[in-house]
Order: sequence, then structure tokens, then C-alpha cells
Amino acid sequence: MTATPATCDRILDAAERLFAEEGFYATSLRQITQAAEANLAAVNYHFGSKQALILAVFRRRLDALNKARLARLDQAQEGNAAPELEDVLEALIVPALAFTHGSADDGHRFMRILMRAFADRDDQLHRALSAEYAHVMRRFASAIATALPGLSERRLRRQLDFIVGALTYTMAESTSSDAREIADDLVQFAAAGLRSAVSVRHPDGAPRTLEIHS
Amino acid sequence: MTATPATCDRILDAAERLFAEEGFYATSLRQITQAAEANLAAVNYHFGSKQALILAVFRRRLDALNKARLARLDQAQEGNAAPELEDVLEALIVPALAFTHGSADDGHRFMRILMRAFADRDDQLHRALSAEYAHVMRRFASAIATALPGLSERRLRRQLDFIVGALTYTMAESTSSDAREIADDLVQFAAAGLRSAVSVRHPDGAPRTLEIHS
DNA sequence: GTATGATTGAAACAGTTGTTTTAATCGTGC
DNA sequence: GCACGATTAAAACAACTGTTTCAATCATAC
Repeated sequence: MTATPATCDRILDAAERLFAEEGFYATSLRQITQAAEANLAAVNYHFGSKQALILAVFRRRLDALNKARLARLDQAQEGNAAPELEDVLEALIVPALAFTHGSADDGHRFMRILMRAFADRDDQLHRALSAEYAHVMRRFASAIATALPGLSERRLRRQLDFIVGALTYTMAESTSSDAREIADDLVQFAAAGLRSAVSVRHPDGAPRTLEIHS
Repeated sequence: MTATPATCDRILDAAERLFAEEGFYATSLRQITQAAEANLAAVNYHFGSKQALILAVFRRRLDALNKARLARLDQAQEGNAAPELEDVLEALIVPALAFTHGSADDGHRFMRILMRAFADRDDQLHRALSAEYAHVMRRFASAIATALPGLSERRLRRQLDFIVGALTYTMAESTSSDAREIADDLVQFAAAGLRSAVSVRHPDGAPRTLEIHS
């Protein structure tokens, strides 16, 4: 449409890039507005405060990512047959890594800030994000539970933490070139880990045996 | 010894706590010195700069953690027999989670800052930490390679990223109460994921089979 | 006891931060 | 053409930042 996007979007773009490069608090509004070719007061005018700007940057991306994940999960579940474990994991993982892989370095950069946000545990930013994540994670947890019965809710939650941790770390760490291959590896890795968890836990020191379940 | 520790250590303790609570850049030297009951100038006098203080906080903990990990790996390797995969993973994981579990909330808090540091990818802090990690990770990578042959170096590296990601995320997320149980779960999870990776990669859509290796 | 070096205390420095304010400008509907 | 709300511009604000300075204090060795 317009040759240059509206001021609001230019600010969001510049903020996302600079946040990823410098961090939230190391990035000043003056840097952002200068990079966005906007006036300093514009960010307070449009967003209200710097904190609100940060949240807006996150929402824009997370809405898209979670929508893509849930759409893929819906698709896997649409035949009334329950999807296989790998299909659920792919719905969780592939959109995330495809997003990392996405046009230019946008996604990759964004995931670096996402990790940063996870580290900021106790402030309002993390709480707002967790609320958004909680909804998605609950659906995935129950989808996994039906695909792989026999795990207590507590342990399932923990295994999901393992997977989300591996995913988040990988997204922040890996170059964007081979996203599909990494996603396949991670799905396989996560599925094997989950399946091993439904086996009876090995006694300490004893040689481990794998039990294959139905 | 002395009733109150030396100023240097009081500053390190206060800085670690505040960094975990507020973040590096949101924490001012005035907060730190006030909490440490030291003078503002003390931190520049003893450490040189704020950046050097941050590095000192990290070194103190990482030295201890990596030493513990390598000691446990040494012990597992000391009989000339190569240790089992689970033993290698335990050397990597258990000290880290035990550290999280450690006295009070120190370790748990510290790991939150560690994640923060990983997010700060491109500055000197991360480079200094990576150099320290690289040494340890190389030893663990080769120990895993002998315990579980058949993985290309590239894929092994990637699997290790999965594991470190799961570990780091879990350390930052979990409460410190049940560290041993979580460690057991994660070792089992990681071992199963690794073993599944040496199997031939499954063709898309085909039903997956588990191959049990020696 | 006194001299010497390490440490601390309090204040000041120069610079940057997020936010607010006021005036100027732009776009649109009448 | 004009008026009115939305947007932008530029400057000022008050507060806070890391760092430096310089005198006061402390501990220790002689």
C-alpha cells in the first residue's frame, strides 16, 4: 500500500530489531525513534510507555505463532481420530522453527528476545506472556496426554518443560538455515523422551531396560 | 572467620541477588552497594566497572559448577572402562540441578541470571561464558560419542543443544524442592532422545519403531 | 608511636534516561 | 475555505546512571 508503513509499525519494527540486538533496557527510546525515523514523543503518544511498547512487540509475533500452532493442532485432530504423538509434537515445534526460519532474520532475532523475556521472570512482561502461553500449553498437554496415556499430570508438565526448553534454546541458538531438519530431529528427540517416561522409572544404579508400550 | 564477610564478597552476594531479581541493566550500583552495606565507590574500586562486576558474579558460580561436573565425569571414567550414557548425562545434569537445589535460593536465582546471559548473545559477557562452557561441552560431547557411537558430530552437537536447553530452562523454571527427581527424569529423557537419534531417521509418515542398542 | 598503603566515605560530574509539555503541522469532512 | 481532531516536532523536565575525585579512616609493619 503506502511506500513507507505507518509510524506505529515502523516503531514496532525498529524496536524489535533493537531489542534483539541490545536488550530491552539497554535500548533507549531515542535509538528506536531515530531508527524508525519518527519523533521521540511518538512512542509515548502511540503506545503510552516504553513498557507498553515492549508488550506490543511481543503480542504481534506471539499471536501469529500461537495461531499457527493451534491451527496445525486443529488440523491434526480434525478427523475424529486422535493424532499420533509425533503429529502433536510437530504442531508444537514446526511452526516455531519455521517462524525462526522465516523471511530474513526477523524470527530468529525475535526468539532471542523471547528468551530474554523468559529470564525476566517476575515482572509484568513475563506474566502477560505466560497467560498467553498457558492457554496454548494446556491444549498441547492434553493432546499429548491422549496420544500417550500413562503419565501423571505432574510428570507430563515436566516433560513439556524439557521440550519447550530445548525448543526455545535451539531457536535462539541455531542459524536459520536448516530449520526443517532441526525440527525433525527435535520431534524425534522429544517423542523418544516422552515414550521413555511412561516406562517405569529405573531403579538407581540398575541397568536400564526399555519397555515398549502398545 | 569474620562475623561479616569482606566487602568484596558482600558486594558479590548482593549483586547476584539483585541481578536475578531485576536484571543486569535494571540494577544500579547504588542498589547493590546499599544492599551490601558498602560505599558506592567500592564496586569501582574493587572490580573496576559494573561490567567487570557482572563477570565476577558469573565466574564465582560457573567455576564451581563446571569443576563439579568434570569431577563427576572423571570419576565415571576413572576405571578405564568407558562409562555408560546415563552416567555421562548424570555428570552433566545432576551437579547443575543439585546446584539449583543448593542452600537457600542462591543457585536457583543464579540460574535465572544465567538464562539472561544466554539471551545476551553478542556482547562480551556471552563470549566469556561460551569460552568457559566450550571446554566443558567438548569433553561431554566426546564422552557421549564413545558411550553412544554412530552419531555425526553435527547431530551430536545438536542433540547436546537440546539437552542443555532443556536443562537450562528447567533450572530457571522449577522450584528448588525436587531437584533430584527432576534430574532423574531429565537424564532418562535425554538418554532416550539420544538413543533414538542413532536409529535411522524415520521416513515421513511411516510408523516409528524403536531399536534397542547394545 | 608513627609512617605507609589499602580501603572507605561523601560529594560532585557529565551524560542519559523516560516522560511531559507546548506549539506546529497534517489530513479530512463539511 | 475552514475548522477540528489526529499526528508530529522540538524543547524542557526531573530523575537517575556509571564513574571520578579527594579527603578521611583503617590496618599493618617497622
